[in-house]
Amino acid sequence: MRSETITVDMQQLDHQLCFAVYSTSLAMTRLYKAPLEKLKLTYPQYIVMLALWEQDDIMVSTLGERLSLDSGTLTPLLKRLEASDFVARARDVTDERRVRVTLTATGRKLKARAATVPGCLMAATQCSVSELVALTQQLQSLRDRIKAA
Amino acid sequence: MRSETITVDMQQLDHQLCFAVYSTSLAMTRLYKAPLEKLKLTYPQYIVMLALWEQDDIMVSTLGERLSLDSGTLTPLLKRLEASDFVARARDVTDERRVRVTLTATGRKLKARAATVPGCLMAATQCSVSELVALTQQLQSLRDRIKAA
DNA sequence: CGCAATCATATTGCGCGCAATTTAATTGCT
DNA sequence: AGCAATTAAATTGCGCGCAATATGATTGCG
Repeated sequence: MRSETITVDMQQLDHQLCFAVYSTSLAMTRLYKAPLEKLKLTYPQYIVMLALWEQDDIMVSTLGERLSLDSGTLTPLLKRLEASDFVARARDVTDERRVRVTLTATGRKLKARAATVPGCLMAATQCSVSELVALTQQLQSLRDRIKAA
Repeated sequence: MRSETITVDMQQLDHQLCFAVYSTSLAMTRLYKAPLEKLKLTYPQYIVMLALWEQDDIMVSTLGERLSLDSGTLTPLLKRLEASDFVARARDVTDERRVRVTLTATGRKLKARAATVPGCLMAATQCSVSELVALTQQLQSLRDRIKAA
């Protein structure tokens, strides 16, 4: 029956796409582990630092919106970044509910030291820049459509 | 300076690709959460069940190679699947170090009930099958090249 | 003003991922 | 056969993600 064939193919495709996204994410975390250890960062901490290097001095909730992460994830992670002296956390004076996250001098300097990290992906994969750009755009598109749903 | 420009662009691209993979993976986990809860499965458990529906009665280490997961992850996850009566775990008679994982009748029946799950991705994203196939292939290629490195 | 509702963050609990270690079985070498 | 080396799985400890809840500050409304 025709509809049955489609259902089976969908399950097979789903299997492959789910696993492709899942396993690629884990593989990237593993690939970055060694270079990030030299910077004393975990992969999620690196993601947070990348966001902060783009914009500093933002509320926890703003950071959470940008990264789609909640306070249950961010609060302990930011406390560890604070313990490593990469960020400072301070209650907003005008609204004590808010916590503003700012880079420390050490945290700002880390950006330069992290400049060599992206090279390991290019070196490991032998991908061209254009391939990586194309893949990035497709993933962003998929993610944004999932989020909009 | 030319090399400086390239370095900055690499860091920017890395930021975007790292975050694209990372956030897409989390977004897919969230998208599947509700439909999988009806089946009493977490997303990683669903990934394991998809693998077992393809091939049953395999060693924990074989499953681990297929999914790139180690016993520290799989052992407790499989115990939970066993507690839910989806799989059985039994020491291999010929080599007591090994544990063979087999689907139970309940676990096999679950495949049919899970047939509707993939539809939520298509529905949510409005992606065409060909788009999803193309993305899957690119991710598999990236992942395999990372693993080979 | 008083006070319920809302808001921002923090805390708790659970299930991954994974490094490091442990336990137990098997293999290989003499 | 005896025993070190290897192998497979389990265990321990830590850092996420996230749901559910708690805490404390602010807003809004009568």
